[in-house]
Amino acid sequence: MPELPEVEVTRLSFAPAIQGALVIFASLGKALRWPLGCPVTALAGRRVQGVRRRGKYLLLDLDQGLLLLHLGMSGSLSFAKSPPPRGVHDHFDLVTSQGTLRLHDPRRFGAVVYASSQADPIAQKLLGHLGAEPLGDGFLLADFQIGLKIRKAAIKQVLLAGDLVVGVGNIYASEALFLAGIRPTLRACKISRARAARLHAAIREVLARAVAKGGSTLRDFSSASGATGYFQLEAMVYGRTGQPCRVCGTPIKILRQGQRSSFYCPLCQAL
DNA sequence: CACGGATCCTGATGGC
DNA sequence: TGCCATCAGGATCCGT
Repeated sequence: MPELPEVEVTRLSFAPAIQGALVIFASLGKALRWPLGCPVTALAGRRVQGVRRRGKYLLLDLDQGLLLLHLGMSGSLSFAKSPPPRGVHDHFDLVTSQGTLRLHDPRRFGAVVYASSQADPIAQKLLGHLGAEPLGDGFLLADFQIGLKIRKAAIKQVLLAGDLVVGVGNIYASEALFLAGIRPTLRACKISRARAARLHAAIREVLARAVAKGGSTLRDFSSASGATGYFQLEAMVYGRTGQPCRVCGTPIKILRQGQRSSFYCPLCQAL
């Protein structure tokens, strides 16, 4: 479900409300992708200092250690003063003095992992290889161009891999490639410097715009306060197989790359 | 060692 | 209505 925009919209929706809260207790439901990494009872008594984001991870800074939250494919967070009783797909509750943060995740590809610090091996394993933050100052065009030059995989796969630039998932990879006029199957190393520059700008543009629209709600995404997103309404290619391209009218095509669907306009995205 | 594919899990959807 | 196959916003791990 959640790519960078959905994760960032989620963060913005509860970070101010949970800031400074005292953890009263925490509880786990069914197993998520990885074990918590500490006794769940050890979280009680800690204070939440703030919420950051790295790629698609949310980092809950505690006065001692931090929690890494990942929403996987189907996860969402809610934050409420009086949450309803836990449902079958609610797998983590962090009950605090200011409200309960709850992870809802039917497919359980998501994760809640404790790390004693960002130098902790588990934090390094999950975050250490991540690429540049596309909306930050560190997403440098020169580095992006070099990164593309040395990768032979299809550009769509390179964007999804997350070791060059983070946060671009299946929706926004297709959307950014459309904006840049690049076919998803084109090998990264074959992209000219000029087109790489277009793609660099397109990634920033599409992600920033999606954040501004509250993310994309395809099936069930909502922020921690329950708000749904609207970006999907203005998708140029994602999920639009057979429908006319919004620019040239040519029917949008779909193809499979690495078990995922890619959408593109055969005319606007020449090669 | 870079790359492609299988894999974890549940729910929704469409064809027969 | 039921049954089966397919697909879904992610990312790690493993074999080549």
